[in-house]
Amino acid sequence: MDSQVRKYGYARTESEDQGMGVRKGPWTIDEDSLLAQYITIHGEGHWNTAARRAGLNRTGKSCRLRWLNYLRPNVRRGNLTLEEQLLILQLHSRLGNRWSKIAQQLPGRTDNEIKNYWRTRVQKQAKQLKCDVNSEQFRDTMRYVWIPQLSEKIRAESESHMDELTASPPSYCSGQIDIPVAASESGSDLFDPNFIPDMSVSSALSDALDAQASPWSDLTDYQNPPCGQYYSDSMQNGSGSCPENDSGSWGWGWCQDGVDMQAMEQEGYGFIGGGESLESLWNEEN
DNA sequence: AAGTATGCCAACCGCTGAATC
DNA sequence: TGATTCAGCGGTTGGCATACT
Repeated sequence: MDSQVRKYGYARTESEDQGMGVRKGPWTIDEDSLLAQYITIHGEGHWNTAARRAGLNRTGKSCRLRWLNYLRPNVRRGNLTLEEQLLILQLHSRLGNRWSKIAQQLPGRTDNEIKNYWRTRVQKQAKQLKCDVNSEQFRDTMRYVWIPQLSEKIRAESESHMDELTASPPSYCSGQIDIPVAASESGSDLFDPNFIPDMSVSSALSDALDAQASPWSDLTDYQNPPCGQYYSDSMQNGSGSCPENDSGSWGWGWCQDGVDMQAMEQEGYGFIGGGESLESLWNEEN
């Protein structure tokens, strides 16, 4: 029995498939084959036509989704790498829930996959912190804890590879994802202790975010401040540069209200300087 | 070992904007 | 110019797998 049919616990009969409305549910191997064959010959697009002519009793939408998320060549499956996770966090901070835009920067990854990752992993973190995923608190946590931690993990990974005398290139050099040039050319650039996830380092990102001032390079002053004082001073006197959200819908939003880091720390979030509880939380997730 | 909770992911649904008639 | 169709996107759901009690 087809595994996907088994997964959903039902299989339509022939009569259901014929003339009883379009078929829904998991795709069978035969359907996959029909769709793949058709698209190989005729190319993508015209999904309703493709569905009919390929002999599939499916909607065009269903065919398109199946192709994009599963059948399309170069679809990457399996766990997201640290680099990909970092990229998702960065991109989401800029783009919000525009999954397709985010997916464009992660070759082989689908918007659905990224969306699922965000909902299952990232939103879970927000839930455990008892804060809304769109809240200032959560965004700051992500920015000040998780992104730096991910960067650090990547740096550590890179160093371990270096220790192996570069017998094999780091994963981010050999992988398919679009890795920042600076990272592949010089780990020290990317993995500087004060490293700020820099949107500008990726040509792909630059393309996507063109004509926008890169807010990431402006974050240096706020990244892991040596103490909360500098941060709060900057925010209070407005001297700190203020990243703009391109869409205006949402971003970090910190330039509007600032962040009461001391209060957050007192409330137990304690992520200034590491935040062990959060670190362990993140580690559990990864 | 059995029951329950949670994670994960594939797929569907509904909305929106663009293209076409 | 309005109606219709289509493609694409984001949100949501359903069900299996696994972990936990």
